[in-house]
Amino acid sequence: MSDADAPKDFIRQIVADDLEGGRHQRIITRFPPEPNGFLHVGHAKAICLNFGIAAETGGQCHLRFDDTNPVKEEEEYARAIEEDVRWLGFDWGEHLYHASDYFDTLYAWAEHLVENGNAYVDEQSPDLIREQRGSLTEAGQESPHRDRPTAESLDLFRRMKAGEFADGAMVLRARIDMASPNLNLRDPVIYRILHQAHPRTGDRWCIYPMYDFAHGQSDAIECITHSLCTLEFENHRPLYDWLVEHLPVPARPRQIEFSRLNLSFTVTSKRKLLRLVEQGLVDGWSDPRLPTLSGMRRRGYPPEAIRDFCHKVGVTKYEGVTEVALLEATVRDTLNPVTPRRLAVLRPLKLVITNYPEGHSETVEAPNHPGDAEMGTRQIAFGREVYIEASDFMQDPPKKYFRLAPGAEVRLRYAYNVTCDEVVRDTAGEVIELRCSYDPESKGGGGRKVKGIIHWVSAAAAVDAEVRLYDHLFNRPDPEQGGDYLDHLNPDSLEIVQAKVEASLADEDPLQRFQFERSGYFRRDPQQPERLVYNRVVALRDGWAKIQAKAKT
RNA sequence: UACCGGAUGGUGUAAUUGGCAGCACAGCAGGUUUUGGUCCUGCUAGUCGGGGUUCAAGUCCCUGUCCGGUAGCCA
Repeated sequence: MSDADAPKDFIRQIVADDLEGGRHQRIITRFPPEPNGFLHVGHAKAICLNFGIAAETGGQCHLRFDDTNPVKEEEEYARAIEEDVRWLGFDWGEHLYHASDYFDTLYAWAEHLVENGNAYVDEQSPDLIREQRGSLTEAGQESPHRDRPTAESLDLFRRMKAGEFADGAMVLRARIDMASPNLNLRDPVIYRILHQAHPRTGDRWCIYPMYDFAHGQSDAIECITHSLCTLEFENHRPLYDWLVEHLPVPARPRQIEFSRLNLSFTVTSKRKLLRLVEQGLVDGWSDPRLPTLSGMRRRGYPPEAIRDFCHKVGVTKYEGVTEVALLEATVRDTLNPVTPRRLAVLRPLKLVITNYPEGHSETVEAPNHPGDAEMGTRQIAFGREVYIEASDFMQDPPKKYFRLAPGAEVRLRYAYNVTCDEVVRDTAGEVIELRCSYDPESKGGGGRKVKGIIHWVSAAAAVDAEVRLYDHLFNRPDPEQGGDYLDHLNPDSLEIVQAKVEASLADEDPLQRFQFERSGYFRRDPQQPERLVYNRVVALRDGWAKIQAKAKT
C-alpha cells in the first residue's frame, strides 16, 4: 500500500492504467520459480514486484513452480523456495500452483494445435533440427515432416505420450514460420520425450512441455493479468502471444519484461551460485556471504531491509549494476533505530589499570540505545583488568589518531578515563598488555573531555565468543568480467576471530540482533545455536578507515 | 551482420507525459555527539552524438553511435 502519489515504475503505471481503463477489475500476478536452485536477491526483486503490485491493488499473487523439466528439478528446492518467500514477508494464501498441475490441459491443447494444423511431430535428430533453424541472419529450412497429415502427427504424438519412443526420438513442434527473424518462432519444440519420473506426477508422463508451451498457458489458466518476467524473455513474447491466440485459453495475460537485478562484488545467477556451492567454495546455499535469501537470512539481514532495497532499486528495462553499498546502507538504516547496543571486543588486548584497587569490581550503567532512552539501560561489570580492541592502541600514532598510545588518555565508554603509562611486549615484540592509570573522578563522563572514546569489556566478567566477519565474496565489483569469475574470489571474505563479549549476551534471545558499539551489527549464527558464534550482519560506516585510506594516497 | 530492447551525475532512479533536471547511495567539506556511529548542513557531479519541430525538448521527428538479448529437445 504505497503512496498513491508516489511515482510509479513503468509496470505499475501500466497496471494502474489497466485498472483505470476498466481492462481489469482485479490484478493477478505470479512469481514462477523453477525449483532447481535457491532464491537470491535478484528473485527478491521479482517477488517484491509481483506480490507488491498485488497487495497495492488489492489483487492476488500466485506462487507457481515452473516444474516442466524433471531432469533438473527437486522437491527440496521447492520447499526452500517457499520458506524464502515467506521469510521475505509474502503470502500466497491458497494460491500455490505448479505448471505440472496443468499437464492434462497442456496435453489437450497440444492436440488442439495439431488438429488445427498448427503443430506437427518431427522425428528428425536434435542436430538436424538445430541446423535447419538457420542462423541469426539466415532463414531456417522447413522440416520434411512439416506438412505431414494431421492424423499422422496426432497418432505419433499420442504414441509419444504412450511411451513408444525413446528420449529424443521425436518432438512436437509448433508450426509457425521458419523464416521469422525471431528464432523463437521458427517452429519451436513444444513437447519433448523425457522418460524421467517427475517429483509431483511420478511416472504418469514421459513427455513434458517446454517452457514456452507451459508458462503462458499456466498464466492464462490462472487468469494472470500481468505476467512479469526478466528481459531475456522479451524475444519469447511473440511466441507467448501466438500460443495464447491459437489456444482455447480462458484469459489473455500480458507479458511485461523488466531488467534483472545485478549487484556489484557478487554474482546473481543460479548457475554461478551452484558452482560455488558444488565446489565447496562456500558453506552451502546459505553461506552468509552469498546473495541467496537463505544466506542473507543466516547472516542476519532483516527481510524488511531487503524489501526496502528492492523498492529503492526500482523497476526499469535498463540493465545496470547496483552498488552493493546501497544494500548495506539499507540494512544499516533498518537496523540502526531498533537495535540494542552492546560492548564486544573483537581482537582483545589486555589493559590493566594499575591504580585501580586490587580485587575490587563495580558496575557501570550504559544505555541500550544512545538515541532512544525508551530502550532503557543496563549495568556492565567493570574491574581492574579489561580488554580493549587491539586496533585502539598504536605505539606511534599518526596525526589525528584519537585512541590509545603511550601517554595518551582516552575514555572507556560509559566508564572511566584511562591514560597509557606502559606497554608490555612479549619476546617477539608483540604488544600483549597495556598498563594504565585511571581517573576515579571521571566515572560516567566526569573528568577531562577527551577525543578518544573506546569500547571495552571486563576481563573477569566477559565471555568468549567466536565472531565471523564477512567481506565481499569477490574482490572486484564486476567478477563476471575478465575471465572466470572464480578467479576473482576474495580470499579474505571470511575472517573468524575469538572475541570477548559482555557476559549478558550469552543469555539473550539468539535471534536478537545487536550493535557491537563502534563495530557493526551482529547476530548469533542460527546454524550453530549450541555455541556462542556471531555473524557480522554489516559493519558500521568507518570514518577512521577513510581518513587512513586518504593518508596513504 | 537479422530481429528485439536499452542509453539521465561514479551507481540506482524521478521529471505532473512538451514547462525551473529532483531523490537516494557513493564521494567531499563542515556542525552536533561519551560510538571516527547516528543525526544535521552544504558541496561536487548528469540528459550518448548530430540535425530538426517549438516561445520552450530528457520528453516529439530524422539520423548516427554505443551497449545488451536471441540460433536448448533449459527456464
